[in-house]
Amino acid sequence: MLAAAVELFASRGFDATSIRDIATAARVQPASVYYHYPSKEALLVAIVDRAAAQVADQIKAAAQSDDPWHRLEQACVAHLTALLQGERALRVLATEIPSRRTGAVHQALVRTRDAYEDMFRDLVAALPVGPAVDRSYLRLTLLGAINWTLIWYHPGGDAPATIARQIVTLIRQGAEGKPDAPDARPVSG
Amino acid sequence: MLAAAVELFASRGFDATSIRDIATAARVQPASVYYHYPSKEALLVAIVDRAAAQVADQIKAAAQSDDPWHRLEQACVAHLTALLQGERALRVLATEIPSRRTGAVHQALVRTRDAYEDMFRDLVAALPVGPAVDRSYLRLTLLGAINWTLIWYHPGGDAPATIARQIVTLIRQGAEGKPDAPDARPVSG
Amino acid sequence: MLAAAVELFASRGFDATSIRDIATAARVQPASVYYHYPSKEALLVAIVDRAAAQVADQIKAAAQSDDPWHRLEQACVAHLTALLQGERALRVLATEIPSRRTGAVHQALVRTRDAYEDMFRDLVAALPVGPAVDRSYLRLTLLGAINWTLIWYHPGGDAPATIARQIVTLIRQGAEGKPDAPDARPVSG
Amino acid sequence: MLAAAVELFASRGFDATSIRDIATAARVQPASVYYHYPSKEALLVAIVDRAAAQVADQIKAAAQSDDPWHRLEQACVAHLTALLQGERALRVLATEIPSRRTGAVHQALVRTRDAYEDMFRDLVAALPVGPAVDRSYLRLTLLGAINWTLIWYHPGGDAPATIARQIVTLIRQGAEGKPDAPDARPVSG
DNA sequence: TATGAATGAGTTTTCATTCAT
DNA sequence: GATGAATGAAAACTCATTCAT
Repeated sequence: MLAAAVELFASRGFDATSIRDIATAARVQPASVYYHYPSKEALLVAIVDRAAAQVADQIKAAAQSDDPWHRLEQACVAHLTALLQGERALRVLATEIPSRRTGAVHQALVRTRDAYEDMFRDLVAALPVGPAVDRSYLRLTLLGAINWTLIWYHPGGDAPATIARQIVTLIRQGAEGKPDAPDARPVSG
Repeated sequence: MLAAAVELFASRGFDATSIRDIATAARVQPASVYYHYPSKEALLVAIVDRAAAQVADQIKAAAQSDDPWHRLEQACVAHLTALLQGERALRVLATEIPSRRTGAVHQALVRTRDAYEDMFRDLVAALPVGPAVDRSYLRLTLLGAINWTLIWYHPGGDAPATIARQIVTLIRQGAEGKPDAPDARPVSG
Repeated sequence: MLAAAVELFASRGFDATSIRDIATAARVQPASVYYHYPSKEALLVAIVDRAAAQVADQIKAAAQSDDPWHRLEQACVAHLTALLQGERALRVLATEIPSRRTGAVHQALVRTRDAYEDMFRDLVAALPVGPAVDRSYLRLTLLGAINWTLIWYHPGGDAPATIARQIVTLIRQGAEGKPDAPDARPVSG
Repeated sequence: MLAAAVELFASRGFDATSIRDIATAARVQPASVYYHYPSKEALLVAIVDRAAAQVADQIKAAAQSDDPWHRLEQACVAHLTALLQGERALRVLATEIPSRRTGAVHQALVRTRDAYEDMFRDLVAALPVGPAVDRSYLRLTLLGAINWTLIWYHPGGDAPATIARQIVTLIRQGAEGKPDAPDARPVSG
């Protein structure tokens, strides 16, 4: 039943999914949903919290390199792969973050977003960056670029891992390129 | 009445705003809304189309520099200023773009997003970039970073113009910094 | 404008036609309809009354034969021709008669139906019929058969005049035929 | 609840009956209606289909005579009795047939009307009729006369069975009467 | 004559939720 | 654990009608 909810929330969005839809997909009656979850929002919170834990675990498991830039790249690769190809719950989480919620859902989303931010804050803090670089903007630009992939990604194109590496490399080296490092681009191999 | 709708769509979102809300805010009866717009979606389309024209005009008016990077920066400054401080309709446009719509609204949103994309495609095409840089990722990273500001921006912090310049500079020069780049970064000064 | 209303009432029915529909078809604004007619029902009454007068005139003009059966046939031919091919207002009248109305419309429809009935009552009263024949049932059967044509008539089939003659002949002679008059059927020549 | 709907549709007509009316009559909330039937039209279809089955069953059960004319009379007696005195659902069916509907309702009504027509087509086909008699007109005249009773029948008058016999006899023998037909007409006795 | 704008009462329908069984 | 039935609140939308201009 949770799986049905995840799938529907991921494909149609929370608002556009009714309890009836979920019940139908799970082949139970709408009333049965309420035996397991006290409300529709609680169902979303359960999904979101679960996805949040996954984000943390997967990213922490992936980001093990000693090189800070490489570690960030590993994290982004893991995250984008999960977001675009893996568990649909992650997609629910990411798409509901921009929505304006209240109450328990809001708290759960904020909690999750904070976990996100903290993780990236740490990863960014470890980076050796130029003296004039504001790490906040670096983090926010990276998060924006990554989350925006949900809008334009389609299965036929580049793999999520490729996309992640491209974004990290761009933000690391800049679009102008470095005259003294013409072939520094293929970072991880 | 359109103003009331813009304000409500901008602050609560389209789905969370009822015709009653709009009518109440405009101090008319719900039925009166339908004299001017045949449906709630048509109202959104009207707002979105209007906002789209504004985006185009304001950005084209602003981006006049001969230097491609400066021109991109001018465009981003103009856009972010309008988005975060100016006309609320632009915020409606930006927040409804990720939503899953159908029919006329979908078409209007796609049309608008395409105009967006084309504008940035042109601006990015004119940039002198390193040989290994993929302009598509450059454009998408920039758009992602810019649109993400809607999530984290709050009036007390840096001005939209500052944010725009930071993002463009970061993407231009990269986070590692360029030892030989003298004064291209007007960040903390 | 009346013409537009007639056409719409005839093709969609009174209930399914809105003032807006009529106004659009007449290329005026809905409010303009109310300059000419105080209400939608008044518009229907105007149409129905007009159609009623036409029924009477056309039928009386047509039914001039000295032979009572021939006179009835002439009346039915005139009526069915007008109903199925001629003025659309007659169709409005006929289709709205079975509907359940109240107030002015009800009265107008009753008035019209009575005129109908009286006319046929007179025509039937003049017929030489068998001793056991109830003239009421004769009249009601005839009216039923005639009005029912609206349900099944379609332009490609027999002409209204043919239909009228067939019905009258059937009711006159019966389906069993008369053993002593095998070729009496083509009544009017 | 179905009973309430039948009664209201029968007395006021489908269009003039709102879901609220039905809910009130059934002493439930309007939303409760939608638990049992997905739409107002579906409710009508349910009623109409049920009535259609009744028509068929009752008429087939009644029309068992070996004599074709007697069989037709039995069928008409059964039908008119049900229509004018019995189950109100039959009245709903008969009164909605002339209305212009679309979609599922239209199909259900057409299906029903076809069943009607087929039944009478068979009954009429078995009749021994005069050589010049068109059986189509015979059938349509009969159906018209029968359905028209809904317009003029009122409980105080002749019984439905009497009406049915009168109509069939009239159509069988014609109004002119047959001097040699001994006792086939049980009208006034 | 005509209309632009508005409106009050109404429509069908949806939905999250409840509760006795 | 599950559900059949119900419900209160709200949704978008329609419509005949009004009225100042």
